[in-house]
Amino acid sequence: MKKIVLERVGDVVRALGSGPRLELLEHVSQGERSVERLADAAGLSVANASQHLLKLRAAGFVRSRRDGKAVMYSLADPSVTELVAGLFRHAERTQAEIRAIVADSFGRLDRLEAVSRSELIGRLEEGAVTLLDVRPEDEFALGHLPGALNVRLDQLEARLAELPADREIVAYCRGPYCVLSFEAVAVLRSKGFTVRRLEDGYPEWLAAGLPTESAERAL
Amino acid sequence: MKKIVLERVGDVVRALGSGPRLELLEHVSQGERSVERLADAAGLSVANASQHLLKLRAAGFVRSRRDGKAVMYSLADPSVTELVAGLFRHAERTQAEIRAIVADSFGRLDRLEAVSRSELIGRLEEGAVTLLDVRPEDEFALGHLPGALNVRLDQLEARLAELPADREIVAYCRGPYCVLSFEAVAVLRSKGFTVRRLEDGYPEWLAAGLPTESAERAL
DNA sequence: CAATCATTCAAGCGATTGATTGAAGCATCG
DNA sequence: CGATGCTTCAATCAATCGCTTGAATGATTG
Repeated sequence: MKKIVLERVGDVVRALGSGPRLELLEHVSQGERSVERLADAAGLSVANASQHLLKLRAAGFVRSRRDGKAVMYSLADPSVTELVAGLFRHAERTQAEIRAIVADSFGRLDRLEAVSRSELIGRLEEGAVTLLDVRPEDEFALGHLPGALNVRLDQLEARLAELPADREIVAYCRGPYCVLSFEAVAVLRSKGFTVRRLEDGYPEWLAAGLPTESAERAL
Repeated sequence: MKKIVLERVGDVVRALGSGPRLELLEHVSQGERSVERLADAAGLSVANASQHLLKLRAAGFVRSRRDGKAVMYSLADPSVTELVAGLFRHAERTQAEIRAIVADSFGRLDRLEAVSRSELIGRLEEGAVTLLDVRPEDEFALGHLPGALNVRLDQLEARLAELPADREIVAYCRGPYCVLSFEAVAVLRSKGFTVRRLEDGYPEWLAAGLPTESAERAL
């Protein structure tokens, strides 16, 4: 009896224990999207992505609904984001290999200088910062932090004029392991801007129950 | 690069996705013990338990140290308990099969009537409750809630005289899925005692950083 | 220093999982 | 109402995982 429960919980946990599925989950947590777009974002074949998404759904991490000919997947519950974030934190803390890669490719300093969510809230209330969302337009449209300016990373150098030179900028993207905001910080600093990263990203903001804006109709 | 990190995190998560390993982890979180005793507690062969424990160690969930000829395993970090508890909550919330088994075998009512940790702390401060630890003596000796009385479930009926008839009793054991305290409540109620369960157990109390007592020397 | 004991390693087997391909559902749109 | 397009199912093969068995390691004990 107890063994059955443990085995079932094991099934649920195992559904998370796969690189492709963790990546799909990261993309799903940006907002509701079709199988095809998720497959594209994660670099998987549509059939393969579909299978992975079905497993995530069976394990209760995402849910789906039919919209015309497309099936739209979205996060089952905001608490999933926190659960997954906890697992990433644990893995980064205990796995030397992950720490090494993270330290290498993301840069130790940028991590330490990141702005926490609570600090950002305080600074936003003071009106002291400009928020910069460096994700693609479609993810921005699905939802973003209130008042954020959206400039895709590859357009950043062309649109520097839109950014304030005399205010601090806080850049964010998909989450703590998303490289977009790291690169945005590097680019902007080299141009003389005052800029820091948000330590996590949009999904964590959403999961914390904080207000968001969206260009499309509410979910 | 990112794929490597995701794959490694997947490895870590997969280390948790196994019934036997979840059971071993539950026993480890009661306190430090040798491979042999853990194998016995989980009903596994020693070699098999050793392999599972090595995987849990590689994934950073437990740690080991040599003590004479025995290797003692203990939880790597109290936060592991919370992480695992979060996964169990998610699984119970989303998996109909688990909900059914839990509702069946543990009893819906007892779950609702369980005492939360914060409520228990309040009642302990009032001096209004007697704590009853129904785990085996060896687990009790490794650590227990302050002032708790230890009476193993199978001795409960023989030692009723040690329990107060006019005060509320709160029984606890290994955690929210441990049957011992459910059965203790059933036995004691049938004898006319006022008794409720703690909603979780000793490991969660420990992970919350609350004070404990132990018969052996501190870890 | 050799014997002993708990644990870990190594190899092998059966069972399960992941990715690929092609075909089948299913809801819309003309 | 049949055609279209997105998604899921089914079948396949390679790869991995879990458990068992038997030997090796490492630290103690006489």
